[in-house]
Amino acid sequence: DAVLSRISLCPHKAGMDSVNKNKTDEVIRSMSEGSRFYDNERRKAAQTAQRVQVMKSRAAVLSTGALQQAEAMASAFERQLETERDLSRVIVHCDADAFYAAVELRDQPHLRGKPIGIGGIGMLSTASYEARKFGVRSAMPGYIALRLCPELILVKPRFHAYEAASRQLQAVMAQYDPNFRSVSLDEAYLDITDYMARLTPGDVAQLPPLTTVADPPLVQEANSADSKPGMATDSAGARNLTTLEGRALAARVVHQMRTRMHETTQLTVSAGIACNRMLAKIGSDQNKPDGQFCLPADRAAILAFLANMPTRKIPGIGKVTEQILRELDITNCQALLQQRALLKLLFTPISFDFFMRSALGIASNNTRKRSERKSIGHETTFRELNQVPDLEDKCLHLCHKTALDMERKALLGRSVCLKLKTVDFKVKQRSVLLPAHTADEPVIKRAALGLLHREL
Amino acid sequence: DAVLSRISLCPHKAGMDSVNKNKTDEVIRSMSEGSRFYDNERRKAAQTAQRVQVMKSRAAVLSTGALQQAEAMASAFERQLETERDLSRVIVHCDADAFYAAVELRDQPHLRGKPIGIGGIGMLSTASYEARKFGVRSAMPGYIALRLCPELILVKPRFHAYEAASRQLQAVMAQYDPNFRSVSLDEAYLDITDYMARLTPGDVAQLPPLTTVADPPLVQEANSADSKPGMATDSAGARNLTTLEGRALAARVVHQMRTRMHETTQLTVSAGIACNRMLAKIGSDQNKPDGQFCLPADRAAILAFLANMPTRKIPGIGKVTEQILRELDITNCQALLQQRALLKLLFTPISFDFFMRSALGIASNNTRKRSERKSIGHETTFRELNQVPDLEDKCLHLCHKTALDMERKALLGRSVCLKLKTVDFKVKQRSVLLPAHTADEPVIKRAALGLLHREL
DNA sequence: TCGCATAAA
DNA sequence: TACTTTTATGCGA
DNA sequence: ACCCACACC
DNA sequence: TACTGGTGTGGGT
Ligand SMILES: Nc1ncnc2c1ncn2[C@H]1C[C@H](O)[C@@H](COP(=O)(O)OP(=O)(O)OP(=O)(O)O)O1
Ligand SMILES: Nc1ncnc2c1ncn2[C@H]1C[C@H](O)[C@@H](COP(=O)(O)OP(=O)(O)OP(=O)(O)O)O1
Ligand SMILES: [Mg+2]
Ligand SMILES: [Mg+2]
Repeated sequence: DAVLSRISLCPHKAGMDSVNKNKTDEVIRSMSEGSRFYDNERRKAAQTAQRVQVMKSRAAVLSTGALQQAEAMASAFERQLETERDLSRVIVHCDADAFYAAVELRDQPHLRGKPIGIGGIGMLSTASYEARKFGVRSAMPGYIALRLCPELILVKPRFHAYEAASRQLQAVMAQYDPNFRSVSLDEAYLDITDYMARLTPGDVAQLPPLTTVADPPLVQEANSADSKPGMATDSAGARNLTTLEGRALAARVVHQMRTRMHETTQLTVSAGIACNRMLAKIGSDQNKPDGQFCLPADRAAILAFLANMPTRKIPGIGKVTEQILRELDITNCQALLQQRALLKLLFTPISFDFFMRSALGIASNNTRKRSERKSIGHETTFRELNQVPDLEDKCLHLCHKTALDMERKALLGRSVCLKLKTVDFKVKQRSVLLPAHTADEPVIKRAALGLLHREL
Repeated sequence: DAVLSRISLCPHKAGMDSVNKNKTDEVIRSMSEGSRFYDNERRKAAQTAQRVQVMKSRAAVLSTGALQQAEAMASAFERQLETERDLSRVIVHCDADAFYAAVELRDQPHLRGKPIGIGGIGMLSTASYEARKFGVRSAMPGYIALRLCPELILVKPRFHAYEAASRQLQAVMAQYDPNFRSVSLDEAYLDITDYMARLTPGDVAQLPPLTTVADPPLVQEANSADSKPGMATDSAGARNLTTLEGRALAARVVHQMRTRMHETTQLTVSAGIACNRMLAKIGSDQNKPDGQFCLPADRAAILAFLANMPTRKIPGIGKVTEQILRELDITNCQALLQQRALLKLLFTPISFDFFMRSALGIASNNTRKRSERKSIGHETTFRELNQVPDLEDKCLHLCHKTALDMERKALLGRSVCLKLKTVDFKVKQRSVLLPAHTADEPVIKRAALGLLHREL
């Protein structure tokens, strides 16, 4: 049912083969049921159901005329989007495998071969692939994970080690694109178009051969199209990176980069190669762990790749949106395109735009670092507290940590936001705009305490 | 079903009013299900079902003649038992209320009013009455108790404190019967017949009045039978303790004793007064907590008292026997009597004897201390261990503790018994007879290790 | 005598 | 993850 | 500007 | 008893 789609594990995440989903779901449900957390999940599921209800009734009264008109507009919009399609760049998304867990297995050899989870009894950040066989996942409470996998070993996170490993990975990536965009400790986008253009024939000769690259179907296409493997320059010596040969070369480059990352960190990294960020990101998940995937720079190939792609795989579509779309009988990208008129009428322009681009495989290929951060803060969850002074203490401590970080990073803020979570997992947010930008701890503290007292 | 009767809380234990049994059972079941413990419970339930199966098929083929003959023998046996019925003694069973918990609430005043459980996350020895409202019970794992009662406070046991309290209680009881039989730290049997016979009129005058005694129905009978309350001597000045007046006087004596126990320990003790141990024991549970119950020394009253008494209340009938009897449509003592022929044919002579005596309210009234102990030992449960040396260490340590106890108590033993529990809660037992009685630690250790190695 | 099941606090 | 510890009795092989 | 819901790692 | 912490986006008001 609806709440199940919230609490059960996502069926098309990496490594779901060989996991007994029914059994796992049942364990999760039975351990969650009756808890305040579960009550809250049901509340949220009901809320989603309500949203769906509204949408469906709006859909029910749509006139044929309105739908025809929307269809025309959507069609025109798609043609417009097609003019934006850019197949010229070679975008790579790198994503380390079970990152925190892999670092721990590397640093604590006695744990190798055993299932581990990073975190504590309350919450796991991630789990080793060994543990994932049992259904253990990121964002799963440790006590449920232990029920799924009694042999699971809980390992406390060592963030400094992950940061160090991250820096090592980034050093390798910088060799291929000094302007790579890191999006988290373990993943980054690169544009290797320029790097590939600069490759000399000598460089190319040093690349690993295509036969060792781990994405057979597309590789075979590339090989069959050009019977002379490894030859990827045209008659003028300038490479056309949109051809299958060009992408095959990209695959060799990425394979070399992944090999170097593994050599320097003993960590495995998976990668996706495509002509924009979204497709590259989907690709990096395709052959996890320790695999890569290369999508040709070809509209037909892209549409074929996406046709049966579950909506949930599109970055930006999470459990809720997936559920809403499912209720509209839309579970893959093909359906997204087929229902474009309905989507145009039911969703906001921004969402419609997002759905269409996603389904067509049209997205940004900008991998330059993003400008500045927009917020900074701390939060902590604790046992039920009712005494105002206790809450004040917690609040002040978080203010202190935040102000310290702001000072260290030389940041200023203009708004102070207080987040409150009750024992039944309801979240409240209260904010004030300060008269001026500041990083002054007393100012932030006064603002936060003011917000706190406003809520008694 | 069958496993439910094993894991769910006993519905007629003290303080089951106001407990939501369905909800509680559901929580227990859902938290147990899927665990190795639960698997074992199902195994045992199946075993009981098998026993029942055999019994029922034996019952099915019984000839009318066999039943008639059994009926005759049972009837004769009952008449024989009646000749043994002894109403002359005044037997008291004292049982402290929520003993460990009460000591903790006494010694840690900040815990008063709050639900507490004595033990840890793994197992509780007992729970305060406050906690019992939520379904929390003795022998319940702490983590299930916490699910039933999130406010529950777990308190580590302090056995020395309970022993000290027990000694204080016993000091009071010794005033009434120096030969009282203590059966555990918190309970004991007394025979106050002689004490009552020695009471002077002055002593009687100092006893608390009957109106404050907490067992109204029988007290009222006593009062109504004798309109002059407090007068319990016959014309000759010798008391007939089998009369209602005699028992009313006993109730006053017991009330005084309980008051003294409360004064010296700040603990409340409940008591049952009857003419044998079994009836007194059932009585002590009747008006818990801080209550007492007096059963007249009268065959009709006893049979009336027992008629609808659930079999499970009879000391010696536990979950399994209750279940077996239930399958034979026997749930109370009346049914036990009515089915006497069947019981004679299906059970062993000892069991039949026990059932008949119990249902008739005929039992031993010997409250003298029992002779010697028959065994002494230690056990400990630990996480899964597979290495032989680790198991040897555990075993040797238990031998050490046992030998030490034997020396302290100047005991000798002739048999060494090793108990093994596997991760799936199966229990094995291996024993050897020694050539001679001993308390020698090395001898015991060698014997134990030999048994251990026999099991690899 | 041994091993197991049942019962109790 | 987390279902005790100590003592006793009865039954069947 | 504020508050909430959703998403991702 | 144990369901995170840090950051960003979009929508509704
Ligand atoms: N929900 C979360 N809460 C806190 N930390 C998280 C969460 N999800 C992931 N992390 C941390 C731990 C991960 O190792 C790290 C990278 O996340 P992510 O790439 O999604 O998974 P992963 O690298 O552990 O496995 P994989 O990428 O192989 O699926 O970020
Ligand atoms: N299953 C058990 N395991 C270990 N210790 C126990 C167990 N049951 C009881 N105890 C201990 C703790 C108790 O306080 C003490 C006396 O037991 P008992 O008289 O049956 O319950 P109680 O005194 O706690 O409550 P009450 O008598 O009011 O029902 O023995
Ligand atoms: Mg990763
Ligand atoms: Mg008691």
